[in-house]
Amino acid sequence: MPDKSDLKKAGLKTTVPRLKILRLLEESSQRHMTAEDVYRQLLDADEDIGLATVYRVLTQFEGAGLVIRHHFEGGSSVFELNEGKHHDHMVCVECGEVFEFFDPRIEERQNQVAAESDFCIDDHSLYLYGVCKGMKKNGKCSKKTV
Amino acid sequence: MPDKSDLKKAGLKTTVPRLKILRLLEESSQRHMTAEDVYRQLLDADEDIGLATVYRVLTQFEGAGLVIRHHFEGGSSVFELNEGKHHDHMVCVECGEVFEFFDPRIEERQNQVAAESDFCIDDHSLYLYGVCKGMKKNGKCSKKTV
DNA sequence: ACTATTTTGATTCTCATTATGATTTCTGGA
DNA sequence: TCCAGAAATCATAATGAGAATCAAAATAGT
Ligand SMILES: [Zn+2]
Ligand SMILES: [Zn+2]
Ligand SMILES: [Zn+2]
Ligand SMILES: [Zn+2]
Repeated sequence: MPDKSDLKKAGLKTTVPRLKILRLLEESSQRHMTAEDVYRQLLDADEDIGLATVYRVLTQFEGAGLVIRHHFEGGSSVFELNEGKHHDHMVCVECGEVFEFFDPRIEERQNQVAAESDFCIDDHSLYLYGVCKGMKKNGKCSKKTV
Repeated sequence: MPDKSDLKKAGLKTTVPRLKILRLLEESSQRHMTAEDVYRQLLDADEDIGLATVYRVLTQFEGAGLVIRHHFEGGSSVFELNEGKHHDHMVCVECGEVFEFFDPRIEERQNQVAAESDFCIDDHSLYLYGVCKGMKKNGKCSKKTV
C-alpha cells in the first residue's frame, strides 16, 4: 500500500530499504515492534537490510512523523506506524501484549494540569502496566490500582 | 535524618553505603536523580562508594519500596525517594527540571479505562513533556497540546 | 573477638543503539 | 548515455547504561 509518495511527503528520498520497512510496518500483523522485530521480519522475508539501517530508518521515520517511538518498561524502544490518531497504551506484563486506548477526559485533564503550572505541553506518554484479561488465572483482579 | 531503622524496616541490613545513599536521597537538593547523579554527588562529598554499588543499592531500594524508578524520555533511569504519595511528572525539555503533580480525575479514569478492558492495572506512568514557565521565550504557548 | 554470612567495589560483560568508513546507488547535467 | 558529486547503505566498531563476577571487606550474632 505505501509508496514513494508517502516518503516524499515526509521529505525523505525514495530508497528500497525505506520502502521495505514502511511496507512492513503497514502489513505486519504486529503493530508495536522493536527495531529487532522489524529486522527479523525482514530477514524472514529474505530482504537483505542491515540492522543499523533499520535503526537509522526508524529514527528518520520518527523525525518525519511517520512512526511513533515508545519506551515501555523494561528495555527496548517500540515503534508503531503513526496513523494520526493519538492513543495511549496498556501493556500486559505477563504476555507482553499491547492494548491501545484513548480517553478524552484524561487528555483534557492533562492540558488543564499543565495550564495550571504555566507548562507548555508538547508531548506526553501514558502507559498502564498490568495483567490482561487472557492472562488472569482467577477471574479477580488482586493487585491494587496505584 | 534516615537511620538504621529505615533500612531494617525495608528488610535490608545496615551498611555504610546504603545509609549514605539513603541520606543523600533525602538531603540532596535534587529530588529526581540518575544513578550517575547519585554517584557524582557521593564523590563530591568524598564518599568512596563504587558506581556498581550505587546501581545495586538503588535497585534494592526500589525492590524494597524505598525509592521509585522512572524512565523519562531519552535514556537513563531516574530515581526518587518514595514518600508514599503517588504523583506524576512534567519534564521540561529545555532546562530538564521536573515538576510533580497529582490529578485524582486522571487516576480515576485510568482505573475506569482498565476496568472496561478487564485489564488489571498494577502500575502506570504518566509523563508530560514540554517547556516550563521559566523557559518560555515569549509568554505564549506555541506548541499544540497533543 | 570469632566465624558464618552478606555486602562491597573494581572490573568485566552484555546488549541496545549509534557512529564510522568504505562501498553502492541516485541524480542531474553534458 | 556517461560521469561526477551527493546521498544512502552495509558491515563493523564504538558507545553507554546497567548487570554479573569475584576476591576482599564489613556485618551480626555468639
Ligand atoms: Zn494520551
Ligand atoms: Zn499504539
Ligand atoms: Zn498517576
Ligand atoms: Zn517525583
